[in-house]
Amino acid sequence: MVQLEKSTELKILEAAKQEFIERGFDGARMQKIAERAGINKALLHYYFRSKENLFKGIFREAFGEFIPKIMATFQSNLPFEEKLKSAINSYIDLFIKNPHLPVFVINEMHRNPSLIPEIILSEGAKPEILLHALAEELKQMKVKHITPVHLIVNILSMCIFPFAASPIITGVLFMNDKIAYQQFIQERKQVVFDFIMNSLKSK
Amino acid sequence: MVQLEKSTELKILEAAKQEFIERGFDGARMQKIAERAGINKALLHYYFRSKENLFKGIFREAFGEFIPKIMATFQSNLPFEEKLKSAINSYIDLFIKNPHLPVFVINEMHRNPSLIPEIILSEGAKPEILLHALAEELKQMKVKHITPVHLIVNILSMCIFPFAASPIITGVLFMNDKIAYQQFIQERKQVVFDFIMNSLKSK
DNA sequence: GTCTATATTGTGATAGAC
DNA sequence: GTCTATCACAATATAGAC
Repeated sequence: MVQLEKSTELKILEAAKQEFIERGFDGARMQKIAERAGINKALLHYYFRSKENLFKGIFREAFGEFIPKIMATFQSNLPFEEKLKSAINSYIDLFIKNPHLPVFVINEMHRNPSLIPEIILSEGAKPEILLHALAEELKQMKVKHITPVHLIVNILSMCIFPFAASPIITGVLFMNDKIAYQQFIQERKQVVFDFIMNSLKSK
Repeated sequence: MVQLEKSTELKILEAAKQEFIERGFDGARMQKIAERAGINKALLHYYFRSKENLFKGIFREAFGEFIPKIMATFQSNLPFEEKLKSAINSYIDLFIKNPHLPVFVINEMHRNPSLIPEIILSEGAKPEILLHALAEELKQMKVKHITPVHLIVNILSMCIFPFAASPIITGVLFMNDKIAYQQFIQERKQVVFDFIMNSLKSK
């Protein structure tokens, strides 16, 4: 028996994901989710009891995309430069495909900060391992003027912020030229990599 | 005649600013604003006709804090390193005083992107002047591996993102130790400055 | 499982007394 | 100017037929 149509539950989850990520929890509307899924409101409540309920899984999934990426990359045996390049590329590609993701995650993590540690644990992430591995790398490279924590935050900052602040960048720096913004984003992969490597090599 | 109590209008504006910045437009409640101001809902509508109306001035004021800072700094005659240090310090100090500001601005600029260019203009900011001045600086320093736009975005990223993502940083990297996060933020001023200068000096 | 119709609640906004 | 009481509407949630 071949499943030709997506199950209703799956259709709802996909529609909800789009709506929540685009508008945030407060801005999302159950009516819109129903429309996007091609069903009606009542059915949403049949599958998931409440809006809050429907939301939780979505956030977990969206946020979960951030964690394994960076863990996997930095635990491999590649040389540091390759790890860095790979991490930057996969983050930026992820956000090119999902431009609203950064704002969504930033926003909702403030609405419900206690969710974060819970998700981290359930994703099996081990930040202390990551930090330790990075400390070893820096030691070998004889880099002494930055700590692993600050370095990670710098990497994430330069990858994520340009998407979170896209309206300012497009509107102010590129005078609403969206093509210029797209090109700018493409350049970021190389620019961020070079900027970080230059900083680490210096002194 | 000495004004002992704040005017009602001022009390409302302060209360609204807090509520909007903490919860965003969709999450803010007129009832809560009234409570914070020590008055009732009806009076809000007497002074400001609508929620949208009350919001606009707040956003303009909050966002306006970003623009003049960076413009003023980079148009001075100080050497580049001093300008950079001054810009970084004043941004980070601003966010230490107003930790919710970055999330608020990021969030609302997506809810209403057309507001941004409007405010930029009314603040009298001239991005092209800033970019041109920065291009001159980089030329004199013989820096060729980064453009002014990417450099500005890098600076803003590393100053703003650590506040926007504070729950992740506190929860994941510091295992909910808020004192450790505070200290981390204090370190950022020096770390970001060094990181950027190192990158520019390299090669 | 899926629908229409309706209940319930929350919230921005207004009327009118003082 | 400030209040209480109420409206109007939107949005979540439920009842019940099919």
